[in-house]
Amino acid sequence: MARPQSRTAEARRSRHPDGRRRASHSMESVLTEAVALLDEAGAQALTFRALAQRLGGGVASIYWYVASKEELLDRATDHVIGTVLADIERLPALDDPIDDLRAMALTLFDAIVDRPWLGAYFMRETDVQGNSLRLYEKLGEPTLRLDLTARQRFHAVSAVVGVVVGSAVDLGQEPPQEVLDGAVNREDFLHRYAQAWRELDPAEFPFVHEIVDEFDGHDDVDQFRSALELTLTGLRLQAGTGTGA
Amino acid sequence: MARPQSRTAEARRSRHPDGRRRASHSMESVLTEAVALLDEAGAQALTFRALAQRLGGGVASIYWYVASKEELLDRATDHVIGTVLADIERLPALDDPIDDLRAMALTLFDAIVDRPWLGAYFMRETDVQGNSLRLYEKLGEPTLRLDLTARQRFHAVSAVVGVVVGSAVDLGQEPPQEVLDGAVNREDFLHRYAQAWRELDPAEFPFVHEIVDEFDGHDDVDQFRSALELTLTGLRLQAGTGTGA
DNA sequence: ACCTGAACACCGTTCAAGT
DNA sequence: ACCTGAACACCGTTCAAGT
Repeated sequence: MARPQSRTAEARRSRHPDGRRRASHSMESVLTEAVALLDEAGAQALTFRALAQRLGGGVASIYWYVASKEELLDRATDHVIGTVLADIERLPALDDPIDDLRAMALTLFDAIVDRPWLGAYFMRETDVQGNSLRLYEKLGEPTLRLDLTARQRFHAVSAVVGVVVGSAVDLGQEPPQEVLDGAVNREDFLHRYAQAWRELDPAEFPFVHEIVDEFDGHDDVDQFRSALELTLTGLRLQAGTGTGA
Repeated sequence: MARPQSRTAEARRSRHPDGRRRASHSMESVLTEAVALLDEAGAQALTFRALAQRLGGGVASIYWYVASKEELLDRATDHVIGTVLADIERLPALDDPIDDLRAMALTLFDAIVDRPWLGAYFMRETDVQGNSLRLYEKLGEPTLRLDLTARQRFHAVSAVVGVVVGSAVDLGQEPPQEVLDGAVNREDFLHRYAQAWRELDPAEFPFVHEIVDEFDGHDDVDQFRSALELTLTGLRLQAGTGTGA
């Protein structure tokens, strides 16, 4: 269970008498390169072979740092959640706890917009040691200043996390290959869907027709903010607090 | 693109002069068995080889029905969304559109509780032909009776779907092996986490301490209902409707 | 029209051996 | 303590061939 935590060196190579080279890694470099792979090409690109190549070594050496791919993903996720946590801790404290909650949720959502693969993995493990638990704590603290029962606080934070995850999963969907290739941009892609929807029978799909213009070219952040606002409004009402600060 | 849709037969075998047997499938049986595999052992158990074995044939024959594993998953998902859709259409119409929305969301959530793997896949493709789009339409129709703008309606349905997905993803997390094995039940599992949390420094983790008793032994459905209620309350306020019917 | 066996390229994981 | 090459079992997918 004991694993190295504090090697700061980047991947490097050491010469040996016989002229052969041996790669040398560190937990840091393994996770950094894993995240880079994830960022560049998504979850399916994170392969032990691809990672080993980036690190300039053999596949098997990665197993000295992690016991399985699952652990690799958990650690990589925890690694970036650490930076999100730092961003959240840097947020200025506001008078209204609900404003704090909103700012934190937005910070988290922004991180997932930058790294869509995060949506699928974060909150997978609320390990006792992990940054996820610390993040959960931070998200919960504002609710301590609201007039709620412990159960309501528990549910409130679950709800906020749920809104983030629910919107994030949407982002995490691999866009179709043509969008990744750059052959078609997101806007055109949405537009093509919208066009297909417009051709549906209006009597059978009244709602789809009602919102098709909104769907066409919509912004994911707007969508998230609206969903978050509904939850926060509900929460404010539950806490019996006025609308002002 | 044209694929068989209407073979009703179960998997069966036909004798041939030379005494060898040839398996015979149908789109129906392929999807039914795929869903059975998913239900019995989760997403990772759905393998072309496992599916072929269940169907009593070779791996390659599945490719006559679907072009890829992705298509298999999409079709399997659409298949069960069809049953959810039927459940939702069977729901009695209520006076209050928000009550309708709640009932629909709960029906959807219940389906995911029964089939945790659904959480990860549904709403992956809102194909023009698919049941997902029909489901989306149904979820949206109550909002047409609320005093909202088209954009607010679009966002409202996204929010409700988000709440479902957000809670569902939580359910979809593979429980640790020991829980699946039945060696440890869910309650004990939660309890162990709770115990670890109780040992954290209360000054550093005040929120975690506040809610640990609620977390310990909590019910996922309660959690979902609360999250949904916050969103619906926000929506009701937005629509300017009173609390009554 | 539909099914089959065998092959291919790729994956996570293990291990005995090296340094 | 840490890295390596080679092997293993398994996966999705293809294809030429059968019926």
